Amino acid sequence: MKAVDTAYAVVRESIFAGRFSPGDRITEQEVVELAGVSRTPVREALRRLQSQGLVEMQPNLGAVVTNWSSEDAEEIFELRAMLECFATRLAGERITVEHLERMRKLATAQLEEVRRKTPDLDRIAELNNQFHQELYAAAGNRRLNRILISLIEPTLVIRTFQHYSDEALRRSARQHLEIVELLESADAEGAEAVMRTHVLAARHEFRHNA
Amino acid sequence: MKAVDTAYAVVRESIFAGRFSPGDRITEQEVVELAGVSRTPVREALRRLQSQGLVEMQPNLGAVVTNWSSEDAEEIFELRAMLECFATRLAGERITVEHLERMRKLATAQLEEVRRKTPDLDRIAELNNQFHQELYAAAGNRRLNRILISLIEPTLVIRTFQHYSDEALRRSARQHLEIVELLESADAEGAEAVMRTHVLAARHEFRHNA
DNA sequence: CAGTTCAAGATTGTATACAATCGACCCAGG
DNA sequence: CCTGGGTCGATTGTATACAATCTTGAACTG
Repeated sequence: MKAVDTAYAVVRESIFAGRFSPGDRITEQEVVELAGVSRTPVREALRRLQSQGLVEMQPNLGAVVTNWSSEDAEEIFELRAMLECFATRLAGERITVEHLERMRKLATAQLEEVRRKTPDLDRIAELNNQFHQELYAAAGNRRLNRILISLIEPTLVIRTFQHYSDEALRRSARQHLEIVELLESADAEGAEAVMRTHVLAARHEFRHNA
Repeated sequence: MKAVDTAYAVVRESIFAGRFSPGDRITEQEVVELAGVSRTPVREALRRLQSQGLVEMQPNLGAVVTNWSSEDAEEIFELRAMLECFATRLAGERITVEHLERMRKLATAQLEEVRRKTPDLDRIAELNNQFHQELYAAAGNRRLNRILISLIEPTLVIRTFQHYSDEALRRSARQHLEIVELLESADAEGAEAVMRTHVLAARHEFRHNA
């Protein structure tokens, strides 16, 4: 593994694990010590994190972990509502049985997980994430894929599912399965509608809890 | 001006000026000599160009000027049709008189330019670009702004307007003015419809000429 | 005491040296 | 003639040294 990749992974994990909090400044020297590589790859890794929106770079000041305001969240949900629907519509035209199978597996696994007595929220987040990524891939527009990932990635820091009620968790998982089934029956319009509901519900949860 | 900025500007200009063509490999040493800075800022500049989609980085091989296939163009127009309409809708809700004034000025200037005997295609491209950017700003969603810029920037290399007929040039400029006037009369829906036509016309021109 | 100036330390920006990797070319062997 | 392997040059990847810039804080002044 290249030095830049380890530096990137170390910082990224530290942010997701909460060891760096939004607003914290990350000095290059810190990362050098954490990752055990020199400053050159560290700088490159930080720029990569910047282009993904996880940190912001200020000239001569370095990296600061991005701090999300409620306006940022509104912007993101506004765009997601539009783009995820669009992705669903495209998927409706182009999706293959392989994609559908994987999506069904993911949705089913998520549904099982949310029905446990003490659901593993991290696992749910991971399954949820994979489901959406599979859908983007099925849509077959690489740029749309990239855009949606760049929109969603930074919000994973907030760990939305931690604030979901059990009922919201279950509804979310059920909607995934619904989307799969509607796509299987070639009802792109229906799938798109469920997806819109799905994203707007996420926004609702976010507004009321975070 | 910082070294990284000069390196960035030099490569960017070289690409737009056609001194680097799509598919060309750009070695760091070349840029060092062109820009007169060391390799460190050159590398950073190339990564920046990568994140904007102007070049692609291959491990241990370096930067290659991005080569656009017709599939890429379809993807981009597909997304633009959606996102520019969305931007227009948002602008309809939030636009200020200052934005409208600037947009009217830009549209008028463009209309004058296309009516000259020998229109300056580079100036038209510049005015066109500024008009769209002004609209994105008026939409008030910074991420949407960023996304649209990242979609359009790489396509500027192709110099679309070079292939437009006089009639297409004029229609394009007229549509800009129409959009301004519809936004002024608070007819967001109408403005959105014209914008859709506008983007689809651009796709049409592209398909038949490039 | 508040505000300002300036110097020292810390941090980022840049240059350069060294290591690792890739690709082209040459040459031997079939 | 063609193929496989290996060496060498070129290029990217990384480390480190040096320069520029910013922050901090303490001394100084009104």
